[in-house]
Amino acid sequence: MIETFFVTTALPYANGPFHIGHIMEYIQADIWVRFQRMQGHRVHFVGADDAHGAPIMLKAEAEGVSPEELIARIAAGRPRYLEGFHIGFDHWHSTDSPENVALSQDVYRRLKAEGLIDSKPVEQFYDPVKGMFLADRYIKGECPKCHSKDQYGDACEVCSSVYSPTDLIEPYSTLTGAKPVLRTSDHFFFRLSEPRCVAFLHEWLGQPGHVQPQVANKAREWLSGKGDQALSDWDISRDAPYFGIPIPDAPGKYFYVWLDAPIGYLASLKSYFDSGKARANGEPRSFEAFLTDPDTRQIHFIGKDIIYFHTLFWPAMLKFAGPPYRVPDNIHVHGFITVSGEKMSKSRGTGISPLRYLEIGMNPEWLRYYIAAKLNANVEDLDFNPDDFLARINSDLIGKYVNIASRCAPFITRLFAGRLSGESHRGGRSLLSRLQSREECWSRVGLLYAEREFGKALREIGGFLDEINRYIDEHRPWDKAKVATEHHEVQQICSTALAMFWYVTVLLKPVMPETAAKVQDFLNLPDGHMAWGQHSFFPAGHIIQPYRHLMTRVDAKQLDALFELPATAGAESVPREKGASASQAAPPSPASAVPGAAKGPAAPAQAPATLSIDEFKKVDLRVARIAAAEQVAGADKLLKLTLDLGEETRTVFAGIKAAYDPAALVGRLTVMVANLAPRKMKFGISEGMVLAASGEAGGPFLLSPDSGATPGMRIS
RNA sequence: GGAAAGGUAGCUCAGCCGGUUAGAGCACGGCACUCAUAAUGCCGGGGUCGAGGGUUCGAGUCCCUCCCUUUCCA
Repeated sequence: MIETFFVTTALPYANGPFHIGHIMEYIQADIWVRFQRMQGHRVHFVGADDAHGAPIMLKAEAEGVSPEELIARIAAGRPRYLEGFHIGFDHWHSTDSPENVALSQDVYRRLKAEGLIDSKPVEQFYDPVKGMFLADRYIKGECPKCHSKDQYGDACEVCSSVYSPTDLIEPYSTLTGAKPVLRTSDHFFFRLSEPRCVAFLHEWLGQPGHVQPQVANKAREWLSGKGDQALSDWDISRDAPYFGIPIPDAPGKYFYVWLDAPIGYLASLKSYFDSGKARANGEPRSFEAFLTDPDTRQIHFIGKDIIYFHTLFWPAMLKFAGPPYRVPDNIHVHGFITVSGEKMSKSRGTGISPLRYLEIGMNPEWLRYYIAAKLNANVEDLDFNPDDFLARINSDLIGKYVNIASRCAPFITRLFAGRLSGESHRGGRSLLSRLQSREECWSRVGLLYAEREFGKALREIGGFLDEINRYIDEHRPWDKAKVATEHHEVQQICSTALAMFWYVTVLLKPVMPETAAKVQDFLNLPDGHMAWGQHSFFPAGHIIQPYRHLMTRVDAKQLDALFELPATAGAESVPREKGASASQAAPPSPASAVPGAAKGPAAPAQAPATLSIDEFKKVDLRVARIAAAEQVAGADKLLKLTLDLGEETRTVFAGIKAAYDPAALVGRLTVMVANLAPRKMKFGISEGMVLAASGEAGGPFLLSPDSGATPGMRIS
């Protein structure tokens, strides 16, 4: 039976480029989608940028651009990653779109009509200078428990106590430094704790298959909380100024970004339908008809950090908004990706930059395979370990998989001009028939893929690879090739092994689509011959292409490059990086991370020693646009600069306060060292340094590129 | 503090409802082979299954206590 799926991945926040965690989720979903398509199912796979909210509004403001410009720039960077890692979304959209406005307002109106929207006054801190209410993260002050300074409004990083921002001693706004004042405003609430909602969610979570058991347990715990853990209603409104969707009939009120973000799944789907892409993809029905069909299955892949939103709010909203909205059929939750055992940190960078991975020419299908090999259906973290990566790719993919073709094809080319035997080899028939068998191969591996047990699926496939290699060893075609009378058997052996290679390639196709396409070319197979459940043998006289290597092995140097020269992210959490910085002559002090470093304590008067071009190349110099510049309270020499590198922005503390007025710097281009290890300073983390000249005649004088240069350009 | 998940060979992990000498892959050592980007095959060393107690004819597997790691508490 052919099924119809609507599949999404979590919407990435549009304030920065993808990190490795996004890519992991997309790879997981993409493999699953490709697999389902190979089963003949119809899948509509969409994503979108999550574009609203205060952080984007403020970031755009700091850069002197409109939020729309900011999110457009981020959106423009998306395809490079998606194409680069062979992620086959059918459509990519944005929550800042007419479809999302219409759908969000419609859902809201329906919930309101159901009596599930409340309004009540809420007292919150307000920044009188900025003229806006402040979320906890924009308020800092002294911890009421341990009296550490500069702690955020929700919890203390030093003593990890939890409190509300009003408990802070000497609170201040991180936006303006102003002392916030308490102010009351009416907020709208989605009545999640309403008995109908709670009853529905209990029922939904109780039905097996909607979510993994661990996730259902967690959700039930939230649902059944008592006392101060009790389930409360959800504040879905924010006051202007806010970059978001206006709430109908409520001037100055906007939907909280988390309200319209998941609706963005539907907005993307609607845009996909309205644009005609769905039709082109074999779906003739309307958006509404598609969604309301009981046979449609709506599936969301998400990370464990957003379980709350997707197992409580989201199904409840959809349920009570009513048709055509449908309650999700599955929420598939995955864990985080760690790098060498350490978790990613946004402030310190992401450990591995996906863009850099592509830039240095690493094969995206290595990463797809590696991630797949370590994924299961549980909510467990997955570790990217460089040594493990190298070993797995080189031994599994090159040594075992690709090697099968590599060791058989030359005989076929040399002895038979590329012509395969139409007859399988006797000695290989039992293995061949197992690989052709539904029970012993295709449905077994298929079930594992369907259950998202990719690691197990690949282990199963790996077992076949071992057997194929063993088969070749046992029949020694290289010996038989020396005896003319045995050539016929050599042809049969190699043809049989290549047929096995073909089937295994189909098994691996969801994980490595590009490699599968290369194999298809190499084996000269017409379209339709890379389908799931493949079991035909080559027709007599079938000719294959001469073997060209299908995949190269990983070079340890590539992994070094991936970690040592983070082009778009600091990676100080990685051991290799630690080694590198330890070898630097002088650890960067705050003073050396800013122009005027030559004045540092150990600076020699004479010119520094010569260095090789390779050494120089280690310095990643980039053109940067100063998006924002501000005074740093309490710093004598420093200005806080926000630097635009095209795809991302960095915060750098520069010792140029004496020579420059912040306002005059905004908008100008300069030069920065982009791969300087991030440095924690008294006032925050500095993620690089800007270059300036200074000497006896004064300074510092900031460098500027000639006109024509744009942010992010590499300087060499 | 409360809760959850986890702690099995150097590394990554598998071990379903308790059952014979605890498994796989990689790494390591030896041998074979030389078709293959030194790839492949065979053999082997290596684990008191976090610690301690208990239930049982029998526990990595169940129960209790403790230790450690990670995460969640909107």
